[in-house]
Amino acid sequence: MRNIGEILAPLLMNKKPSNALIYGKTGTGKTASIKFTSNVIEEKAKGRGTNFIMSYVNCRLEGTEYRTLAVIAEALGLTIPFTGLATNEVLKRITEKLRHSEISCLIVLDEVDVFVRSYGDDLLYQLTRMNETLPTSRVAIIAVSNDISFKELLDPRVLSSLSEEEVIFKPYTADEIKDILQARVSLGFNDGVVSHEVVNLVAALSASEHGDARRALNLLRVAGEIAERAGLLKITAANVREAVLKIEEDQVFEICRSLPLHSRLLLAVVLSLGKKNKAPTSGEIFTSYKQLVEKLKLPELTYRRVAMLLNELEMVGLVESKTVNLGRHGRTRKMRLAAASDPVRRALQSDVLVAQLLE
DNA sequence: CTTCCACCGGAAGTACCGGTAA
DNA sequence: TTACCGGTACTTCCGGTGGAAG
Repeated sequence: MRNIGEILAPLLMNKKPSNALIYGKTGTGKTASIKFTSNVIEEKAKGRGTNFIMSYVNCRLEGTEYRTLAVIAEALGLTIPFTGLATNEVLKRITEKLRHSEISCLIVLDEVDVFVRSYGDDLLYQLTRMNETLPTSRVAIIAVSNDISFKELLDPRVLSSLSEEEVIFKPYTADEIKDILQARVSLGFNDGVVSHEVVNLVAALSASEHGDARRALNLLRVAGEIAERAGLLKITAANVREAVLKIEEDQVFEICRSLPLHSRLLLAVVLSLGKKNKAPTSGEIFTSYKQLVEKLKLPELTYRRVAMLLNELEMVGLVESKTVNLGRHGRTRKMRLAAASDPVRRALQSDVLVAQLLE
């Protein structure tokens, strides 16, 4: 946080600060640290009469260039319709606003790597260049990325401008997670409910799995709920292991339920074909899908689109595939369920498909 | 060594939606 | 009213391709 503070400090002296690139996996405290630091700066700025505005954008959640810019514009007090304007128009309005006032502006672009992968670095380039044309206002950009190879996606000009400073957040070690958990245990549980062994177990599981503090806390909470429901006075190691499974199953269930119709149909096909014929090929899946769709009197998607949906299912981890080569008989992917079948079935059952699935 | 299958996946185009600006 | 915007969800077209069969 001190590091980030030092980078941003020039904003308080009405100077242009360096842009920064921040790396770190999810749950390592990037967002919290930036928000905290920026609040401190905002306080100081108030005392000095500097007009400081922080705009935090999660680029992945916003999804598109237009909406990313819209969020920045709104932080500056502009109202931007959610559609209708040209993207460049939004950028123009932002620059106009900054040109006609004196603002120290910090733009935080979270999960920018995901964004750049689908939209390229044009937007980043334009944002980094904005300072040059602004006489009175200053803009600092902090780009936050989950993975380090992100650099390779950037044009050298953008990269050099963006990486004037770099900060890296390492995943938490088991010891660090232990500290974090311990601090929360004393707030959230009665004395003696959570033993050191349980904290150690949760910390060890989390550190080896992901090093994500948020998920570690979640794991402990779920374990606590399980123990409570079982009428226990203390959380046991078994509760923790059960919690691991439960969290996983709940995630699978949620993902399945929120899938669009045709993805769910495909998942149902993979599930039912997988039973008799262990690992159907993409061609077989498509044929069964066609039959299913015909039976349900639904419009049918093309093979191309179906292949894309199957890829998406694989991406979210519900399905896994292996390419196999049959020589003269071509090449194909064999697909099967990668997630626990139980929550998948439960999620699909709340649907029209029940009848078809039972065949 | 060549052939040829059963797909893969990039690219461009279409239709529609809900909107703005002049 | 007209021209145009971006986003989503698809379709159409088509040039690959790994490796066993032949």
